[in-house]
Amino acid sequence: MREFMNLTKALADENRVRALLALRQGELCVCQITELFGLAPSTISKHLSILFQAGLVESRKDGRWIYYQLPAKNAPAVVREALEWIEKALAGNPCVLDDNTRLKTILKQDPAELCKRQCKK
Amino acid sequence: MREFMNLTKALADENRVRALLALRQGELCVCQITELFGLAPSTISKHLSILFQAGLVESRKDGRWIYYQLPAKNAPAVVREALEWIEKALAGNPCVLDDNTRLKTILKQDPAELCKRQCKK
DNA sequence: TAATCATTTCGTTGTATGGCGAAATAAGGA
DNA sequence: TCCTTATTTCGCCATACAACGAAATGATTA
Repeated sequence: MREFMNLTKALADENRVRALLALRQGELCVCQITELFGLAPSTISKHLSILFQAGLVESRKDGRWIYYQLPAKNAPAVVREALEWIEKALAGNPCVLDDNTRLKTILKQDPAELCKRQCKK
Repeated sequence: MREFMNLTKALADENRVRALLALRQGELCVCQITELFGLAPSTISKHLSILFQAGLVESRKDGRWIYYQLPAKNAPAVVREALEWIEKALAGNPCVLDDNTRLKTILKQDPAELCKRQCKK
């Protein structure tokens, strides 16, 4: 039960749901998501940590960067179904479509440049 | 998006999730759920109101009693899928099974008697 | 009509949570 | 080694929310 409530609580924040949907485009590092949402890096880090605890994202370390991605196909059924649920419910949502468009622009930029700008703020 | 977040926020409380699973046994009045969870009637009422706002339960008034039940088959797909999700995830959960057992005992009692006891507390 | 009673609404309280910035951590690069 | 930098952790503040009891509401019964 505890574990399931971790899932529902993780899904109970709009920014976290948007992050999950953004990750459909592939793995993203913290600074890319930070850029997408315009929040502080520490805030994004916390959100990703909550998603991670719930099993809704996986992470991969590459040098200084940490990339987050949606869980693999062999993830628990509860998790897969949660992701299918939000995908189905929000795929056509204006806010999500807008995120997608902005994300495409962000992905065109050099991640290193992006991170440097974040830190200077 | 707002509407979807109403759903996820409604599911982000353990008592509300347990209430939804209890309602699989059929419609229940507020005092029956109050008895099941051992919380104040006003608390249960608030929880049910949140589930109702999210579209996760329907209600029916019968005299002084208000009965809550799971939504009809023609409910929106998002809602149906949410209910299928928690059902699948928690059907065998010890806490949920225990709720079910206790609920059976409660259902054997006269609702009027039950409510009277609630009010005396 | 008055009294009873199921439920909701309201006001309060304690706790949980989202947000930030500063400091800590970890990994390259000069 | 020292400096930069990507991310996390920590401490703080403001807001959100669950829980309660008391009062209000709406409906039946005496």
